[in-house]
Amino acid sequence: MQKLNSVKGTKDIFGKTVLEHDHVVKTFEDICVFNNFKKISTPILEHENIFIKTLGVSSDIISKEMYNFKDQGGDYLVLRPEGTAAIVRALITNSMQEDINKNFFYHGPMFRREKPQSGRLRQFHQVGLEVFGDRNFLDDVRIIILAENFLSTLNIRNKLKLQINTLGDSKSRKRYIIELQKFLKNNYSKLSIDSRKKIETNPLRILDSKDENDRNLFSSLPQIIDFLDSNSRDFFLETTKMLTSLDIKFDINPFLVRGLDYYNHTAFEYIFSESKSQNAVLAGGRYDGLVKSLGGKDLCGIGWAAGIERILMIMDNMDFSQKIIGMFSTSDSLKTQLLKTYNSLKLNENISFNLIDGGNFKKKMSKANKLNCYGCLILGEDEWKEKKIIWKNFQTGNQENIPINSIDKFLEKIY
RNA sequence: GUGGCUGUAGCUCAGUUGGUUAGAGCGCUGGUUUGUGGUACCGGAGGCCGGGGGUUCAAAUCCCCUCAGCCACCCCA
Repeated sequence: MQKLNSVKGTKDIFGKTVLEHDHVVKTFEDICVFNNFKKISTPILEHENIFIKTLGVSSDIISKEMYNFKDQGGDYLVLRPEGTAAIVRALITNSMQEDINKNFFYHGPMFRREKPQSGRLRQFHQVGLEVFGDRNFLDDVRIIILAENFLSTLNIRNKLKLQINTLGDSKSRKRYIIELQKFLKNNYSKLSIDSRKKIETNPLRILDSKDENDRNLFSSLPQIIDFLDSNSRDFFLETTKMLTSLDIKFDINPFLVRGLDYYNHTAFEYIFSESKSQNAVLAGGRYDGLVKSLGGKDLCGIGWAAGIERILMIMDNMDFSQKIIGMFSTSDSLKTQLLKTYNSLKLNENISFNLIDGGNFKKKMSKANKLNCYGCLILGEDEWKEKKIIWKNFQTGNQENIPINSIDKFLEKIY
């Protein structure tokens, strides 16, 4: 047989997985709505420059991972590689910058042309939220509280470690980068080959290198905290102090950096401690200045996003099983009555009904069994004469006749 | 982009130093007297051995190329 694959790095989501996806999204949305965040759904297609302007040309996403194309009208479009820049674009586009409530949440597919592996797909799915306003550490703390709630509700918080760092403002960061580069050049021979290449182009990225040689240098590496101006430092101290007083467990990781250019000040990640690859499950940070850089007001912003597939990798197996009830009649002459009965059933969210047809009695029973039915409603000639229907419980094997007009009541009693 | 591992039935996998019509378990399907599923027993269908090329009298098996999947690096959620 010829293989017919989905596009590399994309997956059909069905069966149990789609229920798990829905569960994660539902959990996320409930928490967001409870906190008066507003849902927004932006197009998967965006103008290419939205991301080029914001993510930074040196980032891998822009330089080699973006699905971009020129459409029939000559527009340069992309499949969005991430959510934040698109939300900012929508904020400006739809004149929401003056709105009193500028808290948004979203979920949907993102696209990056990477080589697929565990926890990494070309089409993956994120849930995320953004807060726009002033630079107020309450917002930083607030969205971390939401993340804590979200992850706890999914029962995975205890498997994750929260790491926090500050990237400072751009001036502080520039001062730091100069010192960092100086240090790295002095230790050039001790660096991995990959890291050597990054000294000029993207020195911050060396900080999250997994290479042992690189890591050996880390203890003597200059740290950004020592290069912050007083505003940036106070902001970070107040944020972490507040988290501590809220009993939120976190570690300060002075080498935590963000892959995208627009981040500054607070950066954080929830890391799956048992894995060293693709271990960032939820990550976010502050991006003051991003709105302005896309032509909007000088609004500050902060947000996070979580990868649904990565959440599912560490989530415990969940039981989504629903009680299925099979329905069939013993003979074709009763089909009208069967369908009428079927049509009159009251919607019950705990039950799904499955009409069964084809073959003799035995065959229908067998089908019901293969469908994993909890039980069967069977319309039989003899019983129909008494306005009754057979209920057969597959768990116990027992059966009884119940009046047609009390099926709904009867089924309610089962649960 | 670089590297490692793996491709045999719907699924999980056997297949010897190259040697008959390529096997098993599970699943699917038919039956074991016509209004009773599961268990048991008996039968059946289903394979371009990922694809292409080569070596050989002979290739699932050896060689080359290619594609796909998984995993790691890189990067990131």
